[in-house]
Amino acid sequence: MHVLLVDDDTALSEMLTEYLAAEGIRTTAAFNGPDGAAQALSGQFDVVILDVMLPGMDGNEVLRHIRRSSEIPVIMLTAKGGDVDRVVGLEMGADDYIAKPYFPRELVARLRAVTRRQRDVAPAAALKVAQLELSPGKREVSWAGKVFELTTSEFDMLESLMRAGEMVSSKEELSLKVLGRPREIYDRSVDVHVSNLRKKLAAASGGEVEIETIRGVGYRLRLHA
Amino acid sequence: MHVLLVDDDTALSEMLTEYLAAEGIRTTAAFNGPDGAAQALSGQFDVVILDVMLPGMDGNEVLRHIRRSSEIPVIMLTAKGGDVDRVVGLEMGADDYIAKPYFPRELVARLRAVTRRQRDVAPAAALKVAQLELSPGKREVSWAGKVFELTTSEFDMLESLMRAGEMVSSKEELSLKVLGRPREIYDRSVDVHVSNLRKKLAAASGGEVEIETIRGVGYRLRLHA
DNA sequence: AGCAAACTGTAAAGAATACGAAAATCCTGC
DNA sequence: GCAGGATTTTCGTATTCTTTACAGTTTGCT
Repeated sequence: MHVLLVDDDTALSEMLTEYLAAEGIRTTAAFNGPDGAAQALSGQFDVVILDVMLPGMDGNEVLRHIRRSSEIPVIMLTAKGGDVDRVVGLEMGADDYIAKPYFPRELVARLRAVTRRQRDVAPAAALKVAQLELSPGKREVSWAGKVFELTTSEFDMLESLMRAGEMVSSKEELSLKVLGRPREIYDRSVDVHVSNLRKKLAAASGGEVEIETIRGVGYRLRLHA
Repeated sequence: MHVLLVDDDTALSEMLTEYLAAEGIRTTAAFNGPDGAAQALSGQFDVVILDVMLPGMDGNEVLRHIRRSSEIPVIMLTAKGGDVDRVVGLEMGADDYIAKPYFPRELVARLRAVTRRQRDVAPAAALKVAQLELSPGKREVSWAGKVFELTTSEFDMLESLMRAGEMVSSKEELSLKVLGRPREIYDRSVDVHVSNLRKKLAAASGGEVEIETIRGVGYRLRLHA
């Protein structure tokens, strides 16, 4: 097992690396967000341990970046015991979180749990709903084989909705996953992106896919005009 | 097995040589970067152990140099427990790293692991996309058989993009692989190299290959003007 | 039914950000 | 110390994101 540790605390990283080595776990460290994100996507790691507090790029940002093109398991390290951070992280696709300070053996247990879970999961592939195809790696969407353009946010939003399948995605969830921040009151960004995405989807699919509004709750992707 | 050890610490080198000899492993030492790089490319070694901290030429530099024309397995020795060096090194093509101080038997285990792994790997071949051909070994690019010139960075960048195929390469990724360092905020180097590479590609291929920008994400190679 | 409050859709304006290109500066090897 | 390449800076532009505003809907309540 090869673990990527993204944390700016070098002393702690060293300690942890040693501990994990004793457990037969190989660890590589990254000390800032961008670096960590890039490494996480390199394909050489089995799991990522990610500190929420990072200099430069916030941990949730990093997670968002990773999730754009990878399903690699991520465990979040959160400093404050009962913070929103953990919720944010889990919503955005972290597989687990652990609050600092923690027992290393606890972390090892979770590492094992998360990677065991992972083995039963199919590799990240292109998403397909009816004739709508979305490839996270290629960053390309197409209807009936015909590629069409979306902005970054629209792409991420469509990906989120497609992954959700028939489940309704709340606006809060979408804000976290797509925009990487909790939704504030009177925040209409999600609505606007949905509105714009709808136009493009309608144009591309001739109305065969649409985004359904569940009033007071959120949105969901639907077939048939 | 014949190992090349590139490390300026002569005392340590001697010790290690003895230990490895006891394990039936033959060792040759080089005490500086340029010498080490040259030796590594001589073709008589099965694996290279490379210290990141070297007088004169930095270990990552040496690695980069080696990787330009060889796939020989390289294990990096990193002094500082949790340095970015190791990250950069792995991204640039090191096969493993080990932190000093280390147990010789640990090193032996990794040597064996790395060389075992190596046997299953196919030799690096020339890359070809449409009429665009790139030979990592020869360090030569051509369009429709006609060779054209690129700077080191441009060559490495094109190679990275070609290997990525249809997948989008993020700027972070490209910075690590091409420039050998993590990308910093407001760092426009990757953009600039892409810009220059575009000009040369357009001139050589008459606009048939181009580098597509995926806004907010990165770049990808594309065919057809 | 009538009404108020809450929610949604979307256009348009404003703010923020990313990109490309050009030029200046820094390096490095010869 | 020269020359070419690499990196940094700067700046203008285009795109994208957010906010604001307002009209239309739905819901809940009396």
